[in-house]
Amino acid sequence: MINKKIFKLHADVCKALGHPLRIEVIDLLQDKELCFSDILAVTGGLKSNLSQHLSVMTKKNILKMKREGQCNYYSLSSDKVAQACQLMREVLIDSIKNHIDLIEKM
Amino acid sequence: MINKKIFKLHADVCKALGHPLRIEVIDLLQDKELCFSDILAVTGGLKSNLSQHLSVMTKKNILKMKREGQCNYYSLSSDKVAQACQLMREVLIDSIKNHIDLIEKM
DNA sequence: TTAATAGTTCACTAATTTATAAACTATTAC
DNA sequence: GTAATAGTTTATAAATTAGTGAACTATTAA
Repeated sequence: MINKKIFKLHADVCKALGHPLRIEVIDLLQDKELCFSDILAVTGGLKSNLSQHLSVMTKKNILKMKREGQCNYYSLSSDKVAQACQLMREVLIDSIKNHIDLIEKM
Repeated sequence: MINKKIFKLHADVCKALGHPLRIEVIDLLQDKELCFSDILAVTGGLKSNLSQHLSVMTKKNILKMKREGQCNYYSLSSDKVAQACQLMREVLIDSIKNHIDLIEKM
């Protein structure tokens, strides 16, 4: 089935959003581009780990990267990424609200 | 850090989109609700597998479920899910377009 | 009350993803 | 050329996720 291949590709792009560090990076890059070490300074952790996560997102077209001198600048590939991320955050918030409602009705 | 916990929750919701079968189900439920066996009839595979994937999405508030008689009806928890999914599909399409452009410039 | 339908849960194995640390590459400065 | 900076790549071990089939639960029908 041709569709199954599209679902796989689509899922792979979505999967690239599904890690706390990657969400943190997308959050950071909402409105600006930053170089690797600026991102690392905010997120903390090992540079090798961050580099791998940035690589995953860049390969899936979530981020784009531009080399300038010795620095690698990362930014969102498009505003669609920020919008999708925001929508998913709202799904989370709605979920938390539902839980609160349930508790309040006890 | 409090933010790190939010990023984890946010990533968990996004992660629930990151599987081909789950994308296929979201696609199916864009504009209608369907019961488990209707979904299974379209996606194929084992019922136990589908049930587990539906459970993951329902727990993360991607889907909602309603039991009616002997049937369990599934639908998207909100239109935000469909919108986010559509945006991510556009990110995929843009990525494919970029690859095509690269090849054409060879 | 027995059987059929509709699905969920569980136990297990296989596959994938993640974190870590060391080694490596490329650019700039001395 | 040598060292420093900025990051990437690779190898490996640990953790998580996915697929399978059997067992289980709940509702309806005969």
